[in-house]
Amino acid sequence: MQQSVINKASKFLEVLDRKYPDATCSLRYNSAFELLVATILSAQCTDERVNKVTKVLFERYKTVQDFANIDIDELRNIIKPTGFYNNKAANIKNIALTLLNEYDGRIPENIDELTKLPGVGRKTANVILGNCFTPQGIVVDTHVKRVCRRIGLTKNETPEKIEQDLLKLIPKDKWNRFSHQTILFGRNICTARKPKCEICEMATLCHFYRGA
DNA sequence: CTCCCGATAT
DNA sequence: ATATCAGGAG
Repeated sequence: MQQSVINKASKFLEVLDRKYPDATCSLRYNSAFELLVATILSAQCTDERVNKVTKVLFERYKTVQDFANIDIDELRNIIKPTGFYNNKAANIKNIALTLLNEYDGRIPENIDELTKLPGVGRKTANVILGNCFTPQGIVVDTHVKRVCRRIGLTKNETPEKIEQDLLKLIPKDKWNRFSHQTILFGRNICTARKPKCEICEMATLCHFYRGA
């Protein structure tokens, strides 16, 4: 591994800790199951909008059993503002049924079983693991991908390969923290449309900034 | 690769 | 008008 990439990573960790000393999950939830539902809703949608929807949703439906019995049309209506509502509604109900039938109503605690649930991919599974169980991965969402590629922590394109690169660069005890901080950095500074390079502390080390 | 898909910033 | 938002399945 190149020394320059290692230097960038440690500099980036330094900046993140200074800017976001107490970064946590921005989705609101009171259980692993609620976080699972919220994370599914967050696909291609801002977490702010998800929180508005889940506020209503979690008031009406509390338990896994409640979601297993839910009227699919009502669920569709409640979650409509998050987009992809047909898929998301079906997935959420099917997950609740699967959890009751195969897992005694509990959430599996490993990535292989989590990703077998309908509508749960690697990113969603890592969110659950990182926030609810022993941290076992780094979340590579659209923000983490964009930021790490721009800074030059990875040249890879797929979330899985990017995750592998980051797992080697970031100390294990910081994985979940790094995910939250990098997402905040991507939302506030290194935005997709008009990145605020003028105020970015990574600009001097950034490949993207120097115009590549 | 395409499709799912509403809301917002640019 | 278009890109983008805590993606995943076929």
